[in-house]
Amino acid sequence: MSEAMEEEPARTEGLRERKRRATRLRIAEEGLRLFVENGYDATTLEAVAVASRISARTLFHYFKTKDEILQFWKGPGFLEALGPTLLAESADQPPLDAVLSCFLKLISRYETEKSVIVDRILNSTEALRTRKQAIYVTMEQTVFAALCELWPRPERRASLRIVAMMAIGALRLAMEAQRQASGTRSLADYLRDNFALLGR
Amino acid sequence: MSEAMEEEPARTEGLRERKRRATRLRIAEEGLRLFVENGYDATTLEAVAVASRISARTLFHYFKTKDEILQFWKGPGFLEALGPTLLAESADQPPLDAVLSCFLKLISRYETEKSVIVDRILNSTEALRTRKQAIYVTMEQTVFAALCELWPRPERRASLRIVAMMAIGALRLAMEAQRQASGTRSLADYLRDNFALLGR
DNA sequence: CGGCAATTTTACAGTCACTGCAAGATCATC
DNA sequence: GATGATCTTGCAGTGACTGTAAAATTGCCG
Repeated sequence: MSEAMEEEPARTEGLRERKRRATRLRIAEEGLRLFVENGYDATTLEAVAVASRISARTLFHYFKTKDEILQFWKGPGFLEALGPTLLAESADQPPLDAVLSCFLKLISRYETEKSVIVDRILNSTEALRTRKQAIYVTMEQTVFAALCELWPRPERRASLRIVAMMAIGALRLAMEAQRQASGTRSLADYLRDNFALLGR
Repeated sequence: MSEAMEEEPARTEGLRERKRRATRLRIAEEGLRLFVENGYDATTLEAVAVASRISARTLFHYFKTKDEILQFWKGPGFLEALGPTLLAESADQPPLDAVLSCFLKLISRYETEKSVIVDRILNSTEALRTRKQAIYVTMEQTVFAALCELWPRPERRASLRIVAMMAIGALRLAMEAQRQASGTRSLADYLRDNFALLGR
């Protein structure tokens, strides 16, 4: 059938792309499973590769570093949606209120079972805890950039930078508090409390 | 073997301790020098060991990790003095004012030439930038602990936790701003600005 | 001074994350 | 079904870091 019509360009990007995505998912799943079973440090990438039925060398074509396997699960839940969601907020409210509103819309994805599991691993090792801080920095920059778009007046920039810092800090402390209380109150409650305390 | 020349008969702290301290200092100095000359990543610990005239294995008895060599320079300037200095503040002022006052007393040590050099290295590599964030977390905990001693009423704890977060955040942003402006204003000015913005 | 125990230094071997390279396997397309 | 692009893999190597056990050094006592 030599129909010269290219109605589906996804067909050309088909099998290869799909296979690649499947392999990446398999690595992430097997990796997470082994991390949970044996611990993060005790799990070698060799073992993850074997469980994923690929060579060790190939694994590095899918994940550049070991902790990227964990970021596969952590990433899409929050970071990517942060900028767009915040930009959709109204500029008629105080910036802090906008960020709080945005956070409240997003944190539901963060309370899935898998997120809790990943979070436990993320807190099990110094190297990963440190890595987590880096993510907060990225989120802070994302929030700041979005705030600058919503309130473009340049004389507010310094103030917005502080707002971004306080907002992410409040989020971090809320998650920290909830972890320690282990589930007696919802993350949203802690968030609202912390944001209320920001302005004193 | 040469004669035993004991000009200073140290009682409990003998030759051993002094030699150990000298070796540690030598490693830190040679390490910093090589980091500046060739870059942090490009400098192997093997090279640092050779420059320090010790074996590679011995180096690990003095510094457990590569970045600990940098922390040798960073550490004593700020982190260790933070708790005691903050505890010396008066509890008659708002907590944020106390932290600001404490910071202003301490940051002078942070503007030495060596600190600037170390800071440049600390910002030259992703791994070290991440490491730096971990130090901020430690400082935040230190500030929080001191604040809890100054204002022990338990119902204020949540609020003090936020204060510690905001204070360290303001410090971090001040240093960030000064780095980017490369010295046109003093760190103290940025700090005062940021603390003024915290209360809005 | 000599001898002995405690400590320090070192060599050696090994683990693990990660990289570069080049050959083989697989896939898309004409 | 040949061809070029992409994917997979083995192999060798680097560099941070660890365990071990043998030397060298140091503290101390008689």
